[in-house]
Amino acid sequence: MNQDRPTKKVTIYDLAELAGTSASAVSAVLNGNWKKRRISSQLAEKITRLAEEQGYAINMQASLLRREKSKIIGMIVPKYDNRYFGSIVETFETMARERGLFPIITCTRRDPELEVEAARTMLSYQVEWLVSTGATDPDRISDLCGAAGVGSLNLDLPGTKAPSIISDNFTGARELTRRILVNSERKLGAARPLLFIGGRGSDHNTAERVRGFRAAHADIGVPIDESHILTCGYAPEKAETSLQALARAEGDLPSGMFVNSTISLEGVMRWIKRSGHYTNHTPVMGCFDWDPFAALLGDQIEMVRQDVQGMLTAVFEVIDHGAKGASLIEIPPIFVDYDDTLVNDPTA
Amino acid sequence: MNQDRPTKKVTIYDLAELAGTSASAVSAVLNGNWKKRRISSQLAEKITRLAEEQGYAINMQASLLRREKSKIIGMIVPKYDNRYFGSIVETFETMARERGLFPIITCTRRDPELEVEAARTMLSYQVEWLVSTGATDPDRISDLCGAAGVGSLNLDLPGTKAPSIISDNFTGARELTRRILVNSERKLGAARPLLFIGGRGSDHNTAERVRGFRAAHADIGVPIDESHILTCGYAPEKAETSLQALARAEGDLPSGMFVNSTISLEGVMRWIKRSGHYTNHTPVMGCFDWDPFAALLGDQIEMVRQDVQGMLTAVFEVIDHGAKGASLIEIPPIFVDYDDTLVNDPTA
DNA sequence: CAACCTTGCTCAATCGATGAAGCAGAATTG
DNA sequence: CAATTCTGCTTCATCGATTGAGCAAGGTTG
Repeated sequence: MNQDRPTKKVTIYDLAELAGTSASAVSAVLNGNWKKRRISSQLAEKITRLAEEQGYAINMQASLLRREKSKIIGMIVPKYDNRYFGSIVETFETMARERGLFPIITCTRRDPELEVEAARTMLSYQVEWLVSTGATDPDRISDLCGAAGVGSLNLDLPGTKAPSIISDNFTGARELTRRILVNSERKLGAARPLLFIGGRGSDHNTAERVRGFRAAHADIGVPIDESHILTCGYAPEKAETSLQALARAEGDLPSGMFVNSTISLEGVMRWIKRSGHYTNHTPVMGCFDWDPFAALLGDQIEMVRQDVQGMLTAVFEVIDHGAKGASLIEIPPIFVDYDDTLVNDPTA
Repeated sequence: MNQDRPTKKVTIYDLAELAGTSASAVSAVLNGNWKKRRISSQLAEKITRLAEEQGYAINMQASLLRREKSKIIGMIVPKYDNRYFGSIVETFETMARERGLFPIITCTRRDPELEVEAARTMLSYQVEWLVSTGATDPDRISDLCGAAGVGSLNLDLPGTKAPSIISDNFTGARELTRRILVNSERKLGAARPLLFIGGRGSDHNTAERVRGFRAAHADIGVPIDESHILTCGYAPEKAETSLQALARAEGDLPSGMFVNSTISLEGVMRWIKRSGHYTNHTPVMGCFDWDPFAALLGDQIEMVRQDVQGMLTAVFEVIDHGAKGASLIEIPPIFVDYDDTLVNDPTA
C-alpha cells in the first residue's frame, strides 16, 4: 500500500501529482460532484483507483473548515450504567448515521461542571445540534448553544430554553402505581398504600412521577403516608440508607413500593436481601424503567419501559423539521407484561 | 452576549479587530503560550476579557488542521447493552480526558461492515489512536490504521497486528468453574459436570473459557459431556433456543451451568422461567461477567467481573509509553462475593 | 470562416488558527 | 553616543479541501 517509512497521510495533492492532474479535480471526483464540474469519467476512474490504492482518507478537519455545515451532532449523557441510557445512545447513533450525521457522545457523570465543559468542547468541534440528555442544568447548555448559533434539544429531562422530549411521566407513573396497587389487592387482599423511593425531588421527572403516584392512590381512595415518599437521590447507596433509616424509625415497612429507576432498584434489592426485612412476604413492587434481570427478580416486578425509539424519533423530527420554541413533547412509556411482550400504555 | 441577529461564530479575527491587535496575538493569548511569545499581560488580559464577553469558542477544525497532533482518540464498541461495555466506555472517556485527549466512541453493533466504516471515519477525523473493543475483525482495523500511521489497540478480543489487552479468560473461567463445582458439591452432595452456554466457538475468549472450564473439571476428575458445550452465540434468543433443543433431546438437563456472558444469561434465565424446568431445584450457576441484578437472581450465581479499570490502565499504559509489537496483555478478572465485596482472583 | 458553445480541466482565494521570521522602539552596555 | 539586546508586537505562509472564475481546445452554427 504505502511505501514511505513513517507513513505520512496521503492528501489530494499527492493524488493529484500521481494522477498528473490538479488537486481541485481530485477533490471534485472524491466528493462526488465531478459531473457538475465536468470531469471526464476517465479521469474520475483513474483518481478513484489511485485513492483506493493509496489508502486515501479525507482530512475532515480541512474539509469541515471549508464547508458551511459540519454534519456533526453531539449528545451529552449522564451515565452508561443502565439499559435506558445505553439504549438512548445506541438508537441516537443509529438514527444520526441514517441521516448522514456524525454523532459524538460524551458522558458527564451527572456533574454540572463537566456538562458545561463538554458542551463547550462540542461547540468547538462545530456540532450543528447538541442533545442534552438528563442534564442537571439544560438551560445553561441551551444558552451556550444559542450564543454560538447552534441548535439544542433536551432529552429525558426538560428545560425552558429548547424543545424538550421526555416521557409522559405523570401518566406512566399513575398507571404503574395502579398496577402495583392491583397486585397488592390480589396478593395481600387489599390495596395498601405504597412507598415511593428514588430520584431527586427537585427534578421534573421525579416530581411528575410523584404526582402520578398520588393520583393513582387518590383514584381508588387510598391515603398516602407523606413520610413514605423518599426522593433520596438516584444512587443505589442512597436508597439503601434511606430504607434503613425508615426501617429503624418505623419498625415496619410498607408492603409495596414504587421505585423510581433501575439504579435505585439496585439499592432497594440489595437492602432487602441484606437487611432480612420482607423475608416472609416479598413486597409488591414496580419500577419506573426496565431491566431484563430486574424483571425476573422477586415475585413479579411491574416495569415501565420508556419509549426510547419514540423519543428519538421525536428528537430527529425536531432536528429535521424544526420545532416551535421551547415546546415540551411527552412520549407515552410502554408497559412490559409477564411474558415480555411489550404493550402500549392503555391509558394513553 | 452576542448582538448580531443570525449569531455568526466569533473568530480570532473578530477579537483582534475589537482589541485593536492582530489575530496571531489573540491566538497566542488564547492558547496560553503568550509568555513565550512576549505578549504583555495587559494585552493578554484585554483579549481574555473580550473572548469571554463575546462567547468565543475556538474552531477545532481550524486548530487541528494546523497542528501536528489532534489529541483525538477513538474507540469502537459493539454494544451499550450491558454493564461491561458501559463501564469500559465510561472509564475510557474519563481516562482519556485526564490525559487531555478527546474521546470519540462509536457503537458498531457487532457488524463487521460498520466496524470498518467507523474506523475509516475515525481516521478521517485524524484520531491518533484507535481502540477496537470486541471487534469481529480487529486485524482489518489495525491494517487500516497502520496504513494511515495511526496507532491501534485491541481491547476485550485479541488481534495479531496490534497490542491486545484482554481478560485472563482461561484462569478466570477455571476459577469460576471451580466455584460452581464447589457449590454443586455443597448443595447437591456431589460435584456434577456442568453445562457451558453462550459465546461463539470461533472467538478467542470463548475458546479460552471453554479451556478453563475443561481444566477445572479435569482438576477434580469430573468428566465433561461434549454435547453440553453450547457455544451458540451471545444473543439471549440463541441461548433460549439452544437450551430448548437440548431439553427436548435429552429430557433432563445438567444440574449446573457456566454462562458465558450476562447477555446469554438473560436468555438462560428467561428460558428457565418460561420452560418450567428446574422448578424444584434451581441449577447451580455461574456467569462470566457481572450484573447487579443478575447477582441477586436465583439461589446464588457466581460471577466473575472483568477488571475494566485494570484493562484500561493497561490500554493507556501502551498509549502513553508504547508496547512492543502485537503483545497480548492478560488482566486477571475479579470475583464478586455474596456481600458484594470485590475479591481479587486468588489464583492469579 | 467568424462567432459561439461545449468540454474538461486549472488557478487562486478561502475557511480559522498557528508560529517562524521580522521589525520597530525602548533599554542597556561599553 | 553607537552598538547591542530586549520587549512587544505584526506579517505572512501554512495546514488540506472546496469552489467560483477562467481558460484553452475542439465542435457547431449561420
